[in-house]
Amino acid sequence: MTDVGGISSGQLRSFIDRIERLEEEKSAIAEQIRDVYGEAKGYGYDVKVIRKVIGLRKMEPHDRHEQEELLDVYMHALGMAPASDSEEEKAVA
Amino acid sequence: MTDVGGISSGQLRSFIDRIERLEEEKSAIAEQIRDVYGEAKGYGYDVKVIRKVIGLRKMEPHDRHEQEELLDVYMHALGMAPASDSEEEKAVA
Amino acid sequence: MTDVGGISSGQLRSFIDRIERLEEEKSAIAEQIRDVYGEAKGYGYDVKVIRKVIGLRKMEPHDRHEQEELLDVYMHALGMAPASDSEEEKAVA
Amino acid sequence: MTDVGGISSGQLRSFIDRIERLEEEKSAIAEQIRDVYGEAKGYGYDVKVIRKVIGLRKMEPHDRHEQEELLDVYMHALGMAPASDSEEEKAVA
DNA sequence: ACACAAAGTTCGCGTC
DNA sequence: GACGCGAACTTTGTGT
Repeated sequence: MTDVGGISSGQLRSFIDRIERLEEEKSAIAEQIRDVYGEAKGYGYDVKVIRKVIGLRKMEPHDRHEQEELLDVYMHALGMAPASDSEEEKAVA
Repeated sequence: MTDVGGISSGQLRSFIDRIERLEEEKSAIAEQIRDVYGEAKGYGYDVKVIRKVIGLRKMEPHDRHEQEELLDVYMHALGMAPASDSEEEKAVA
Repeated sequence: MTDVGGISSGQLRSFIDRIERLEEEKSAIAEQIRDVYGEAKGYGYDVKVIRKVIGLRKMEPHDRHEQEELLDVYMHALGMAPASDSEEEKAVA
Repeated sequence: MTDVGGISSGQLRSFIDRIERLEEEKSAIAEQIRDVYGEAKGYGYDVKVIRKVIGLRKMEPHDRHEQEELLDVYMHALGMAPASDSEEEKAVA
């Protein structure tokens, strides 16, 4: 019932409700994630580094490698040492 | 036990596992949201408009609050204390 | 000339220099803004309120536009074409 | 003149004008930066990598090294290969 | 491939 | 002086 201009307003409302419900769940999960990071921080862990680790685990090895290579190319082109300028000062083009 | 580099690798792994688990759940929810949008689209609804409606529903309470604050802001700008003059007795010409 | 790894190192360096130069200018402006706020604070003004006023002045035109869109949105939701019924004749129940 | 409740509205307006003027300048600079990135992109450069290079140049070498070391520690603790698993499979602790 | 929108990250601020 | 909060900016993903 209550169709307006060819659209079932009830159906539309249903879709909107479902989406809003799911958005709430998503927010709740996000909050839990923040809590875990906070807990880890409380134990002395470096949150930023943990994020980095997780990001690396999520990334495809191929893509990661590609980005790093391109970065090296640019760094070389600028005459800058590679990202990790700790123990690789052996080869310069 | 099994400490590496001064940290408990088991504890670190636990944190990371928990986060990754939650991230998966979050992604699953996000996917469900996308599915609902897709379903609505299948019924002929305009997804963009639905997003807009949801966005507006989320913002309306906020905007109303903004309006209330606006009143206070201008009260302040005029040097008149708001209804609750708690901690702003610092303005001087 | 001076190509390294297939790219013109001179051109790349030029882009980076330009960006870094602009970033410095941007930071300088940001610092000036902070200084003005500090000066206002020194005269007894409530910085938070000034920020709020500026934010509101920036948002007001936007909000008016939002209101207009809102009308269209609800028109859509009701299945009524907006003033300009250009490309939305796809909604079906 | 036109003081209201102990505040010079003229002075307040002056502060606001100055800030808004500076904000405009800042936005203009930001736009120019975007333009340069766009131009570089048009020449085939990878914008994301350029951003990374600039970020690295901005970062203190000491801090960068520290972050990388900690990352390695965590990676080791998890039994994962170091970030750049390309040509350093020579030293393992 | 672009543009918009959402998320994450960082910086400045007030607080304890 | 450190911590947490809040806003601003940057970045990533998604939809067109």
